[in-house]
Amino acid sequence: MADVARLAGVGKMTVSRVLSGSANVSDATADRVQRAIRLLNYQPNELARSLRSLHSKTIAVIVPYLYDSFFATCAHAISTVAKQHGYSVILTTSDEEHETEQRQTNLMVRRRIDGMVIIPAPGDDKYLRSEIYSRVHIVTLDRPLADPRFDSVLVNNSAGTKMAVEHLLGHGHRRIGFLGVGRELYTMKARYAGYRQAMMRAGLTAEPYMECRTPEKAVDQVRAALHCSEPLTALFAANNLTTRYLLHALNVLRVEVPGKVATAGFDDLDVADVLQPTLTVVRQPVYQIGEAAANLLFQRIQRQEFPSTGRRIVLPLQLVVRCSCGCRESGTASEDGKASMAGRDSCAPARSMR
Amino acid sequence: MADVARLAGVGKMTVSRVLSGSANVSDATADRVQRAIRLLNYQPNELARSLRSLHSKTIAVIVPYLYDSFFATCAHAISTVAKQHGYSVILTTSDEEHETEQRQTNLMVRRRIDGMVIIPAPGDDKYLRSEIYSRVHIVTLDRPLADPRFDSVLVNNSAGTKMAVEHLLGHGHRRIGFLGVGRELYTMKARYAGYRQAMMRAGLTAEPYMECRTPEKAVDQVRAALHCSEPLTALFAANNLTTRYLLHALNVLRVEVPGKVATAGFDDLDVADVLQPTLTVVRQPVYQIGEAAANLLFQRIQRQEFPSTGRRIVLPLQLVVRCSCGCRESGTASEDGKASMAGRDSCAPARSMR
DNA sequence: CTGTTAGCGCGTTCAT
DNA sequence: ATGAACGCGCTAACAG
Repeated sequence: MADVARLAGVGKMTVSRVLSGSANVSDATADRVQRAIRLLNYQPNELARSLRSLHSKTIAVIVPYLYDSFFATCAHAISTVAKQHGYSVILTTSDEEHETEQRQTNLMVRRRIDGMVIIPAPGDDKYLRSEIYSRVHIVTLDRPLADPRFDSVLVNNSAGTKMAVEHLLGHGHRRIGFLGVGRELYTMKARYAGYRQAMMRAGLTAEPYMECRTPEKAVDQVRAALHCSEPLTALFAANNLTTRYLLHALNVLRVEVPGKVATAGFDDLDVADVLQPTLTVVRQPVYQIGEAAANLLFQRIQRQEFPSTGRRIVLPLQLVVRCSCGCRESGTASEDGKASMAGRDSCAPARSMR
Repeated sequence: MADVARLAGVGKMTVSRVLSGSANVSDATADRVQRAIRLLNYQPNELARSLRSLHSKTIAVIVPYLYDSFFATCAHAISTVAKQHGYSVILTTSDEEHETEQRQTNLMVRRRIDGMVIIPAPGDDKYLRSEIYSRVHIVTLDRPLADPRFDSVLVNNSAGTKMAVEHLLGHGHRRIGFLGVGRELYTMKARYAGYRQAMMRAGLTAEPYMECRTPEKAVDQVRAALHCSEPLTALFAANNLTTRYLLHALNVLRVEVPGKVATAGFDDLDVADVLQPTLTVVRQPVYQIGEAAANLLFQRIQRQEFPSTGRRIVLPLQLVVRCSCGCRESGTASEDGKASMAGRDSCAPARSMR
């Protein structure tokens, strides 16, 4: 910057003024400065700006994994909103490990980020009570924090699951299983709770949680559930990963769907409508969840709000009824959305992104 | 930091020394400093450190989209390697727009990132010749740059496609179509070239490029290709997106696979082995591609190398023969990998991640 | 072993 | 309308 000032024959301050366009600078000198900037390929140092201004125009995003399409789509949405606000995103993955999350949030604070969007890994979040975080805007996604100060964007996991399980019950199923992965996860607990409620309300006993951390585990679980004296007749998969494992297991075991067992699941797959049979699922508005979280964050940043009670946004779910539940014989990829908790939506896989 | 120094009764410099562990500090004073740090919850300002040290311990990652599993997995790999090196990642999406990419790379330079991993959007990359970028380490992924100074990690797209098309030819198909999305993309061009080569080598004429930007376009293309005097008997889909669109189209049109048409595609889907029929695909080592790119970048950063000719790593592809090509009757999800250009790999969807 | 001085690049404050 | 001085928080270089 000093070079630019020298070349333009002005003081550094004038250069700064030209860049920010703030104060009054005569057109003549402004031109000279602009030319000097071009000539020297001058690039303002954002690090120095941030140091001076005490805000970095950067937010942090922490998600468990990036190869899960749910998390990736959320991250994409947040990134898009951030770009619109002229902010950069520092993205890290926690790998679902509390330790890593803690270490990374700490690093982000030291980098003086203006705010954070987190999908919290399971574990005690009391570390966020440290005054270190008292000046950082935090919004969570998909899972809430115990600390009520922070905003969060969620869906009604138990109601969504209940809706799907009740649909299976409507088909006459009485022995319905629940496949999940990672009981410690908030979403898994909430969805299992919804499943239990639906079963109990129907006067039935809920089956024990079927833990399916790997494709192999899923095969074992499904085999055991079907090759017994009182086999299950329907299965609910608690998220996209579980759904894939379930499909794998049913394929390996050559189980006919929905003939032998009916299925439904949480999370839509982008190929759900071309599978045989097409999958009945509870669909989350994935992109909108990320978008809403980012919007909440930027509201807090702009207004510099640090409320003692954060906002909580609950977005609607949609039951997409296809064929795996037993509703129809063979599925085509055409229009097949049906009951929904709110709103309507296209079924085309590419459209659901935005 | 001044507060810490005051509380510990020492100078700021001593605090700095304790933090970096560099010079000699007596245990007694070091203890006092440590205690003061804890007491005040002191968090070093990385912005100031970066400003001073001229390196930010941050790299930029620019990908087209995050909701494409290929890009997301690459990003995850890079992020993981960066974490191991104690680096942070600023991630942005270009949305496949050259303008956006340019603007973002520029912003990253102003943020004084130490290096960049880019999946370049189509467009002229001569802007990178500006001396602005002469001190930034750059590695590309999936697609090369015209500028030879930068490292890149690629796969042999044409050879991989040739391998798959030749497999279809081996099944006796003579009229094979090629479905792609975005002809301007490097990978699409290379894969179409491989397809043409395979066809020409077999003494056949290559079909025109079937552009499938949307599911609807794919339906139109496939319909036209099958409902004509000389219908195609096999189709090759150029990437994961195209594959999904193709599946959609075949489903809508109720085309039997591989009976009516056989198919193969570039990119493995994580549900490819549970689809009916299971999909024959050319699989990329996605995670390894991202990992390799990150490793290249950190090598350059550590050695401060700015070679006039960058390194180029080409990773092996694997033809995973399943059933959509016509190889077997009905597919199970068990072991079904087969021919490969190099190495072997498990077929389990979860495993292929790492 | 420890403190002082200086400067990384910028923007705010005050003076001209 | 423009410039000079100061400080954001930190560390390299030199004192002592």
